[in-house]
Amino acid sequence: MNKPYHHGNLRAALLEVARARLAEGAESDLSLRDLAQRVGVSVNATYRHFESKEALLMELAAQGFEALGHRMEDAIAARGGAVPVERLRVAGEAYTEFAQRDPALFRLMFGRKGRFSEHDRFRSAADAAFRILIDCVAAILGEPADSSTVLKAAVAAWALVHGYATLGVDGYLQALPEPGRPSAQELVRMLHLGDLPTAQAGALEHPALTPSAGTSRSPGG
Amino acid sequence: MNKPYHHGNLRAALLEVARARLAEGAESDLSLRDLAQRVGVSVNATYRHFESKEALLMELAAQGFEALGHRMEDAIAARGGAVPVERLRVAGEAYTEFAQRDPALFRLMFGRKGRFSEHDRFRSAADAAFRILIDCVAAILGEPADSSTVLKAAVAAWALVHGYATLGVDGYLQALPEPGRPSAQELVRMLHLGDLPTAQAGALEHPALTPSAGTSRSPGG
DNA sequence: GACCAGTGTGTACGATGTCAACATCGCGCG
DNA sequence: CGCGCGATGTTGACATCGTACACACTGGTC
Repeated sequence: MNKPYHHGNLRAALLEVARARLAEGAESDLSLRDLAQRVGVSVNATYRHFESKEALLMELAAQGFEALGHRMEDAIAARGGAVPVERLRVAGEAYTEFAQRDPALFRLMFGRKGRFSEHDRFRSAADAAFRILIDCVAAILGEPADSSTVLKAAVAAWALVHGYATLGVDGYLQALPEPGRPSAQELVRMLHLGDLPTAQAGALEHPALTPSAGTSRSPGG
Repeated sequence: MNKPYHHGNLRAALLEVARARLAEGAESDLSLRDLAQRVGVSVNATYRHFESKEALLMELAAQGFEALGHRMEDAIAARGGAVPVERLRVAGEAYTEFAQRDPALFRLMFGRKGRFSEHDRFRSAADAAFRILIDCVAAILGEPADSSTVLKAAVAAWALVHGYATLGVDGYLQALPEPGRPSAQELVRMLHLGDLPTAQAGALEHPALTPSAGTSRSPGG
């Protein structure tokens, strides 16, 4: 049975085989030539469907963010319950599970913002995922909280979960003895979100703290 | 003046120009040919000093971890004070500042554990940096805390700081309005390290954690 | 039946990491 | 002093990669 000259759905097939290769652990050695060969097509056929290799990777990453968002929403719907902080824990767990399940995709999603973020497709998918966490944190803090407070707490929650996922994906937690490795649930439990609002520090606070909010710069700028 | 046939200190020169290129923002497009040319030497001369490009990058990453460790230690010595939790905050601030100052190096350091970790040079440098955080957390929790508790809390602290640094480095915090972006200090302040001890936590625990999982050493050991 | 837009092929180019063979230096041994 | 040898650098070559350009096939429309 000869293959027809036209594949029929090359674009989807390329993305699928690329996802498969990522799941197998390929990543930096993910080449267009390899993808094309696996689909049974010449290299340059890929250029009819993607402007460049970067464009293909960007699509992969965008789909990854959509999947991550859905994964968190499904988890919240299934096991989230009514208690806001519980929803955050469940979302965080879904986040780390996602990273653990497909490390190469996770790295692809987060390692290229600089080059991908020009594309609306990518940015909106990433924003949507982040917004889920913001909503969880906003629900925890309650309505009266001002937006700056919510954002700071949301960034903290995101950073905690993302850092945990990233360290795990990059292999830094594998060496830990099992009882020393916190679950995603325990991790979120250590966050003290209510503590932030300008006010006087919480239980753990020590008196000798510089209360200045503006003395130090934060990264990302 | 013609250049002598032998460079004299090619290895160090290559590392230096590589660091410079990283600082300029190059990263994935960091080629041996380019480095060699900038040093004024042919490509293959590099192979007298590094087994491969990976080996050169690994050395760069290892030196990065050493620098990170020193940066944290210096910060603790200079502004850490006597209060344990304050030392953790200062260390976290140094960590995020390091990432912000040299994003490409930071990404290189953390994105390759899988390939680098076979080399003792890399692993011991990374472990040493992590151990600083462990020590801070251990001091916060006090002497009686068992090692599993300390490790969990240390992982939480590391994850929080690392996630914040990573998100910043990858550009995900740039879009935040200024008042919504927490400082490293505020971030650590939201951690509730004392909460963890073994306590009632069981309710949310995953029932099926494979208890074997490792026999592996802790990164501190 | 001729045209045409969409899709796939073949060839080619520059860049890259790496290998093999050769050249050149500097130091120690006679 | 000469000479040889190991360390260091150079040249040439190769496979692979992303990509550009010209061409071929296909299915549908006038």
